[in-house]
Amino acid sequence: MERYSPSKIEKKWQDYWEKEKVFKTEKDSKKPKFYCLDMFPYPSGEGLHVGHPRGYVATDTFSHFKRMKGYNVLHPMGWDAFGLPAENYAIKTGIHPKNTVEENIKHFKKQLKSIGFSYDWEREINTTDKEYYKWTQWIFLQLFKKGLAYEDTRPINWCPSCKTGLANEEVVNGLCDRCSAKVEKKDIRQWVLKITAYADRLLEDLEELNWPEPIKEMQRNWIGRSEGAVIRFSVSRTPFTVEVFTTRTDTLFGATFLVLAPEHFLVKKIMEGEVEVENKKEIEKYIKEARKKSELERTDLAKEKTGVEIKGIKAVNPANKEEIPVWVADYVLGFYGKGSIMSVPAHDERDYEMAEKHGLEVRKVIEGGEIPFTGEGKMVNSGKFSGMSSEEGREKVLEELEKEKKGKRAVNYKLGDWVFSRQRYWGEPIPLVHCKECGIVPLEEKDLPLDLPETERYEPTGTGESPLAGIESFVNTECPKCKGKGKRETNTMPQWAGSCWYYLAFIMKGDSKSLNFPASLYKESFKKWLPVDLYVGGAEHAVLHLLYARFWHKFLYDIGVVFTKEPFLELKNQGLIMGEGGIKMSKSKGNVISPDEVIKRDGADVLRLYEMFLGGFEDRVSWSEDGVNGMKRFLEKVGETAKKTGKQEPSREIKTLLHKTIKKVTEDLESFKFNTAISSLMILNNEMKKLEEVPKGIFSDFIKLLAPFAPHFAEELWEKIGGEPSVLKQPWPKFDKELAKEEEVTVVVQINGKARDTLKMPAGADEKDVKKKALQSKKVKKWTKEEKIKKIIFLKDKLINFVV
RNA sequence: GCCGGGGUGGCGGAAUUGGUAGACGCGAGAGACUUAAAAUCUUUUGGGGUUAAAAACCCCUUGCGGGUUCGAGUCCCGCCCCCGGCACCA
Repeated sequence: MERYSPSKIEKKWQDYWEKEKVFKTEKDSKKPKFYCLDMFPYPSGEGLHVGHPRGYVATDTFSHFKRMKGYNVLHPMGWDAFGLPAENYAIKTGIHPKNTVEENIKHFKKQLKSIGFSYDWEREINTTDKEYYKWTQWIFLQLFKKGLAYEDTRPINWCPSCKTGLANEEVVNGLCDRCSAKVEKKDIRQWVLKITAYADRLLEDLEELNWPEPIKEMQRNWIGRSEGAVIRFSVSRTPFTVEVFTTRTDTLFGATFLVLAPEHFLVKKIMEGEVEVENKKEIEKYIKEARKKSELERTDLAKEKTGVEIKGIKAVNPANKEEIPVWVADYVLGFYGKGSIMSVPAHDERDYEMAEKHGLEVRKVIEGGEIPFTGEGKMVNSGKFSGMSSEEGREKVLEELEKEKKGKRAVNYKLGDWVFSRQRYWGEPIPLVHCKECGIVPLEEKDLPLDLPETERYEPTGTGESPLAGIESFVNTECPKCKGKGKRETNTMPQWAGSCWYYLAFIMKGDSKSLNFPASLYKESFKKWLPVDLYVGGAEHAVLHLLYARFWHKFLYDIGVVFTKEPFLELKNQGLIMGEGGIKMSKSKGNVISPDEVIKRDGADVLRLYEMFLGGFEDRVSWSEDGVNGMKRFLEKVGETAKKTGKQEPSREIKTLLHKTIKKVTEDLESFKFNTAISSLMILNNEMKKLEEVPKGIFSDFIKLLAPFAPHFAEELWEKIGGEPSVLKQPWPKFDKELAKEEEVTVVVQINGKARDTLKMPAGADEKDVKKKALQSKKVKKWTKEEKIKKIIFLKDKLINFVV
C-alpha cells in the first residue's frame, strides 16, 4: 500500500493558497459577512504546544465551512506582544524585547503556517508596532478626556517580584497572576480607569450574549452588584458620622456594635489625634499588625475574628437611638462598601463569630431558626416593625431611614476601578504631560504615537516609578498647551491594553495598511463587520480581557466610533488538552507535545483531525499518541477509496448514506460537534471502501465534507479526481431530505418495554402491518403465548411495544 | 460554604433529548501475509449464564438508593464522588 506522505502535499497546497490568495477576505462583497476570531496569542519563547492550536483548528475548520456555505469570512491573526516575559528576558540578557518579540513571532508564524490555517495574513497586527499602539494611546486619551481615566494614590495591589502595581483582576487568591508572588498593599500614584461607571451596562448586556453560562456567571460575580442601603451612624463626642452599607435594613434593630476596617477614615483621624480615645496605643498596634498581613492571610476564612474596641466613643443606632460600641477589626474590608459595617450577630455568621469571641451582645430580631439565622422570617424586637416579614420590613425600615435622612437606597459593586498603570518598561507609554502651569495635559492626536524610548536598562526601579523615569530625554518635554517645561508621565499601560481593541484593528487593516487617524475613516467597515460573530479562546480570560474589552467597546460606542453595544456576540471556550493519562502538560514533567513533531511525523491534517476528534470541544481531554495514529489510518483509507472511483451510477443505499452524512456533518459543524462529524465521515468512508467501484459523484461530495477538517489532503484528492482547485472554493453540499431517508427501516419490537426483536420494514409502514409482522415472529410469540395483549404503543419507523 | 460542569466498556468518547445503551476511534485477542518483526488486511471484543463447541437463547449493566412511565443513561426525589470558578462582598 502506498504510504500517506503529507509533507510534500501540504507544502504544495500551502504555497498554492498563499499564491492564489484563496483565503483573502473580500473587500466589496455581496456575500453575508462572518467574523470568526481567535484570541490572539502572546508570542512566547517556547512556541506552541498541542493545546494552543485546538481553538485555532476549530475556528479554521468553521471558517472553511462558512466560506463554502457562501459567507465572506474575516479570519485574522495577530500578536499580543507587550508583556513581562520578553521584558524579563531583556533584564537577564540585555537583548531588547523588540528583538525577542520579533524572533518569537517569526517562530509562531512559521508554526501556524505549517498547520495550514486560512488566516488572511495581510491583516496581521502586532500590539507593539507604533502604528498599532498609537491607537491604544488614542483610546486612552479619549477616556482621559471624558474623565474616565484619573490619577489616584490609594493603596493598591503591588507585586514585590514583578515590582509593579496590579489590577484586582490580576490578583488570584492573593497571589500575582503572573509570578505567584504574594501581593502586598502599597500606596503608589496610579492611573485608574473608571470601569465602575459601566458596571450596570456590563452586567445587563450579558443577557443578550451567546456566551458559556459559567463565563457570564463569573462576570456577574466579579461585578458583584448588590442592592441595599447606606445608613449613617453618628458617633458620640465627635463631629463625624460613620456610613455603612447593608443589604439587610430589616436587621437594623439587631445591630449591637459597629465595626470599622483598619483603613477606615475615622481610624486615621484617631491615629492623627483628631479624635481622642482611651486606647490609642492598643489600636495603633492592632492596625500595624493588620497591615503586615497579606490579603491572603486577612481573607482566610479559617482565621479567628480579631479586633479591638475603640474605647471612648460610641455610635448611635438610628433605629432605636441606643449607644453601641465601635470596634476596629480586619475582617471588615477597607475596599468594599463603606469600609465599615453595622454588626448584627444574631443574623450574620461573621458578626456572630465576632460577638462570641469578644463577648458582645447578640440580639435576635428575626424569627425562623437557630442563631445565627440568616434567612427570612418574622421581625421581632424591632419597635413598630415587629410582626412584619423581613422582606416587607426591609423596605419599610429603608423608607423610614430616608424620611429621617439617616440613610438612603444604594447599590454597591464588588467591581473596583481598573488600576491601569504599570511601573515597567515593555508597554505602551501613557501619552500625558505633567505641567506645573497647566496640570496634566494630553498629547494631541498628531503627536501620536508617543514612542517607547530606547534604553539599556529595563530593570524595574521598585520605587513606584517605571524605568522610563530614568531616561531624561524622554521625561523632559514641552507642555503641549503652554509650551513651557513639562515632564512626561512615565508609567506604561498594562498587558491588557492592546487586546482591548485588536478585533477592530483587523477590520481597519482591510481599509488602510497603516491604521491612519481619524477613526471616522473606518465607520463603514465597523458597521459592516461588527460584532465579532464567533470568538474562541481559553476560559482563563473571563474577568480579565473579556471584561476589559467589553468596557472599552462600550466606551467607543458612546463616543461614536463603533455601533454595536457588544464586541463579541458568541463565545466558545476550548477545553484544556492534558498529557497522556490526564496529567497537565508541563516542561518539568517532560510530557509536552509540540505540534511540530506531529506535523513532521504525520502531517498537519492528522494533527487537525485529531485535535477535533479527541472529545467535545469544550471538554477537558487527554492527548494520546495512539489516537493520533488512528487519524492517519483514516486518511490512508480515504486514499484507498479514492483509487476506486469510477463512473458507475450510485446505488440508492450509498446515496442515502451520503445524504445522511451531509446532514450530520452540516448540523454537527453548526453546533461545534467536530468529533461526531468526523466519525460520520469515517462511517461513510468505511462503506465506500467496501464497494467494488466508488461513484465519483459520491466521492467528490465526500471530499467537500472532509475539506474543512483536512484541507491539504482534500485539495490533493480533489485534483486527483480531476477537480479544479480549490476544493475549498466549492459550494458546501446540500442534502436532499428525501434521499436522506432510509427506504427500509429497522423497527424495534418490545414486550413490556424490553427489546425482544427487530423487524425490517419498508419506511412508513403503518401500525397494522407492523403488528401483523411482529406477531409472526417466533420471539414475539414466545413472550406473548400465555398472556393477552393489553395495549400497543406504536412509533412510526421506530418501534412497536406490546404491553401484556 | 456558594455558583457552574460532570460521573457510560480496558481507554477517548457516542446515543436523534423518553424508544435496540456502548456509534466512531484507540487498545487487546485470533487468523492471513512475512524467515521474522513492523505495517497492512480479515475477524472477535461490556460482564455473566447456558453449551462438548458454536449458533440460538436468557440474565445483569450508564456513581448509589428510591420514584414516575408500556419503556429511564435521559425526567423527579434523596445521597456519594470528581473537576472548574468564587469566597469574611456586609
